[in-house]
Amino acid sequence: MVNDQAKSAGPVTQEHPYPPTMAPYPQGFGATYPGYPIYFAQPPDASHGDGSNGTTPAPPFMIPIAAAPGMLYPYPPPPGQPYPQFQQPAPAAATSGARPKRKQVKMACTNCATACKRCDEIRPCGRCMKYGIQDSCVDGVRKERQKGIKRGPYKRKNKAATAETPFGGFPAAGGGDSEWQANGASSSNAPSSAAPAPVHTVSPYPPEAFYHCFLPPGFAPPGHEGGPAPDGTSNGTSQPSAMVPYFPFPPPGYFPFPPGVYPSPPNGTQVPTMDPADASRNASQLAESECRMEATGKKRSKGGKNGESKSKRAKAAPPGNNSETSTSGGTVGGSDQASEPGTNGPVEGDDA
DNA sequence: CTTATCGGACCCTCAAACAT
DNA sequence: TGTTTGAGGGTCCGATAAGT
Ligand SMILES: [Zn+2]
Ligand SMILES: [Zn+2]
Repeated sequence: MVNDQAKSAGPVTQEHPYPPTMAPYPQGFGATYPGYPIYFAQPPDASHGDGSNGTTPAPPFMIPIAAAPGMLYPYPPPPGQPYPQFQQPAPAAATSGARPKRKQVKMACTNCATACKRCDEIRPCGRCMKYGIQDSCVDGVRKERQKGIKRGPYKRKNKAATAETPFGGFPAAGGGDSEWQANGASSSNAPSSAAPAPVHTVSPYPPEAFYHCFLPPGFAPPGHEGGPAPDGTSNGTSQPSAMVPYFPFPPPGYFPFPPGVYPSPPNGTQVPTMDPADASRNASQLAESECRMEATGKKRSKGGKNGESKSKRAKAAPPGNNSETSTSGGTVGGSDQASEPGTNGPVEGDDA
């Protein structure tokens, strides 16, 4: 119902500096998700025209111009090549306080999953790269849903009611929640019946998960929604995602990634990595940060099996009145040891 | 002030239930 | 057989505790 991040635009400063350490970027610029860096939403020379009023102009790579959340350009496109443009979605969402749905990655890496932090589709994920633990950045094993569970009779909803989107926005853009979805690839059986839902040619927003934008030569951008297969293959189409502007080379003068944070190329080409000392240190830090299963044994299971489903709770319970502490209930669910390599858990940090 | 922890809201997928 | 429902299994936001 309501959004979880809308409830507080708190000054969260962590986890966002994926483009690791550049100059600090102003937060909340035009992004639905405050704090997400925006790079080159538009040509730097276009209109910001700042720096003339005494203050030093912002570095070209962090110009605070409103952009779609997650849209980032480490550097401008090659000369003569226009910036990919995105259609501004219905302002209703922005102004009414309703934000577009949060997009999740299909599978977070084990490190991010245990830390409950945002991951991305790329496999040494941004967070792991940040901590220098690319080695342990692997997908967990998704538990298979058990079959044969009986369900009660359904309450049929009025179909007419579904015709209009909750917040009246995104007309025919793919039905309510499609604004984040790339090419409808996300849902094999999405409620396609709701609307014609033409496939976006260019999604208004890129998935927020995209942090890596500049890809070293030879590093083809991964498919998005289908998600890059674990082996690195894209989701069928070998063409770059329409949502991710892809400029194989940084223009002179731009260096989006500090040393050591390039995504590793697919063919095993060696890439400069973080200083070993830092890496190990970070690794240990990260390891300690694991907060699920291993350390506390909490969370992972929702314990929904006992009639009370967590979804019910989530949707029904108005914020502020959770007299629920459902988690404790979930804890019992000993059935899912998650997919965690477990043992490695927090200790795996081999903190040198 | 920064970073780690973790409760719980939100999201996605997909099988059961239901309609045709 | 196709569509809808709704729960399982998951991600990750954001408040807060702990550390520097
Ligand atoms: Zn990750
Ligand atoms: Zn990772």
